[in-house]
Amino acid sequence: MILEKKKAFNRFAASKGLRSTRQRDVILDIFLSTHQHVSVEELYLKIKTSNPGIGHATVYRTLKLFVESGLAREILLHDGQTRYEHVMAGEHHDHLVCTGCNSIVEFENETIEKLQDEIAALHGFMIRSHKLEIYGLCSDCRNTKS
Amino acid sequence: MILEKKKAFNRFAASKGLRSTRQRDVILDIFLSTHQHVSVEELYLKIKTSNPGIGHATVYRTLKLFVESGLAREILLHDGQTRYEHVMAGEHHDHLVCTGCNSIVEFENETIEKLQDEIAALHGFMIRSHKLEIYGLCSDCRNTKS
DNA sequence: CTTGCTGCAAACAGTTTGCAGAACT
DNA sequence: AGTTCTGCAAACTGTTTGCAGCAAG
Repeated sequence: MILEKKKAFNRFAASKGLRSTRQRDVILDIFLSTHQHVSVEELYLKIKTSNPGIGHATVYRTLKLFVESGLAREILLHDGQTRYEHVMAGEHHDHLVCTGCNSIVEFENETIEKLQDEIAALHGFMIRSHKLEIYGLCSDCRNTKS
Repeated sequence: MILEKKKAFNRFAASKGLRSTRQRDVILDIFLSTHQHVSVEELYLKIKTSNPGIGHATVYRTLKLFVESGLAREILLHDGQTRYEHVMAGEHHDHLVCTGCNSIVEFENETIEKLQDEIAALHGFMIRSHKLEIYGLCSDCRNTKS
């Protein structure tokens, strides 16, 4: 699975005439090993422990490549950081975001997806992607915070 | 309708012990007269034509107040600017965003809202708000762009 | 007169960019 | 060798903050 993704990225890189570099390999490896929704900074810090010397700029630049290659997707929550999540082939998930502890739970709901298709059709829209985020307090935070 | 909103804000301001100032009145007026999804900069420019001298900071600060008062809602699209939209009492709408011409169509779907409630309940989540954006091409752009 | 609000400018955070040198092909 | 990629630091953008003066209560 991770191997497939690496291959997919390499194919993309080859088709674009991009060079294969140590940095991109490292970043790809670490990105693939992260939980969902890494922010650039989180990823950068993770990378730095095993590979000091890789700079912010490279991480930013590489993540954009991942997005371009279809490997990752940019998501905007409300914390002022751009986050990147893994794109799983065919699969789509949405997010429950806890505003208390910033934890994120994923879910999928086919009915919602279908309704979205219907709505889009109604407006003559051709869906390319979508994003559904529900904000609130998770069960833990409901109890601990007044 | 606009008057109601002004009153609503004034009630909020009073309850919080906020002062009533010329600037806040102006910003409120102009915000209420804008189309949906104004960015801070757009609003600021609009304000400046009739009221030069009102600074960025005040616009930012005031918009946060509007959010706090329940009058406005922050939305994050993918253009690096925070936008604010009007909150209509009781109503909630989601967005169809055209990536071709950046037009935004709003829609509402009760079933989706209900499904969200169910999903949240399933995870012990207390919903505070949510955001659903569908990205794609509107009917115009489907035809003009390959 | 007291306190909150404003405007300005400086500070900030996240992200992007220019450039010289390093690395890939 | 030629060109892309990298790391650094500086530049940028959108937003926030500190503060002195202004204005509302």
